[in-house]
Amino acid sequence: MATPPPADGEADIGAINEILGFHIRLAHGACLRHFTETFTDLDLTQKQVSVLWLVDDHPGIAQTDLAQRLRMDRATTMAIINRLQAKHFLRRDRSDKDGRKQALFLEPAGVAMLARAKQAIGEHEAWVKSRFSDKEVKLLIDLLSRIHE
Amino acid sequence: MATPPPADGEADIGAINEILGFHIRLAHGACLRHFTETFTDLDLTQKQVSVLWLVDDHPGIAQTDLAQRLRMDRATTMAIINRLQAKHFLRRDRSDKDGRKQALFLEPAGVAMLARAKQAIGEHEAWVKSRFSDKEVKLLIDLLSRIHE
DNA sequence: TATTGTTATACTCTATAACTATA
DNA sequence: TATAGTTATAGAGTATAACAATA
Repeated sequence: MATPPPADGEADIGAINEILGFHIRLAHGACLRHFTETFTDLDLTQKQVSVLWLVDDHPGIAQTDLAQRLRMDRATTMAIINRLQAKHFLRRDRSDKDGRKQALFLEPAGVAMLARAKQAIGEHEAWVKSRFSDKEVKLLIDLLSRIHE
Repeated sequence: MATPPPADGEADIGAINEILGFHIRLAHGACLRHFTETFTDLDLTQKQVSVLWLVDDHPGIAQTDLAQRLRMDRATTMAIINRLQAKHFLRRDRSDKDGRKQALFLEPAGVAMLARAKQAIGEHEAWVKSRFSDKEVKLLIDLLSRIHE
């Protein structure tokens, strides 16, 4: 249903349902909720998984680069990195090229956790994608990409 | 670009870009960011505007009903209602039919603020929709609705 | 018993500002 | 000056738990 629960049998074709941003927020909320349930055992958040994934794809990546890729503030990035470091999932190394930068690398525990996380993400994605055909998934990704480009 | 900033000239067609949930989160973040900028003067959040809008569309609505429509927890709803009440945008009245329920109504200040908010939402929506044709907007809303239904 | 509202608590994300170190 | 990281702070949303009042 476009609006969550019409509650009664009222018409309820309120203009708020025609607001694109409204649907983006609800869809995001639904995804976040399911993600959280899927990851309760692993005790990881969406952002944390994204960071582990990107550090694995780009060993030695700097915090600033991470922040840009995930559209985060530097301070926000710090908070996430701190939590992951406290769990020994990654480490900070001083960059050789630029003394200001910290090069990030996954620790063994981080590699192991990422492997488990990717499997959980597979389940989570299957839940989301079950509503769509392959063609629709590609279309949706294309449309959403135009927003966050 | 699918991934925020490729930073270097690297290929970077990492699998994370094929994750639908990843794009939903980024798109939501971009919308939230622009929304916040648009509403700095009005000092309202997305959730707060949604609540004002729904209370206006459904005078006397109960907090539980609001929570269902916006997919929120009761405690979360309370926090939002409290802030709006502190600003004198709405009031709680004891329901006649059910003593457990609180009937919510907009105060004059809330009506005025909602009018301004709707205009700001128009600008915000124009920003989001500028990327799409009318047909694509309807398509996107349809696809997103399947996720939060 | 179940529902509604309420309070308290905690965590994450987000953002700003100010500070240090390096370029 | 500009960049990268750091720290402190604050607000908002989310969720859980426990409690009181009402149905």
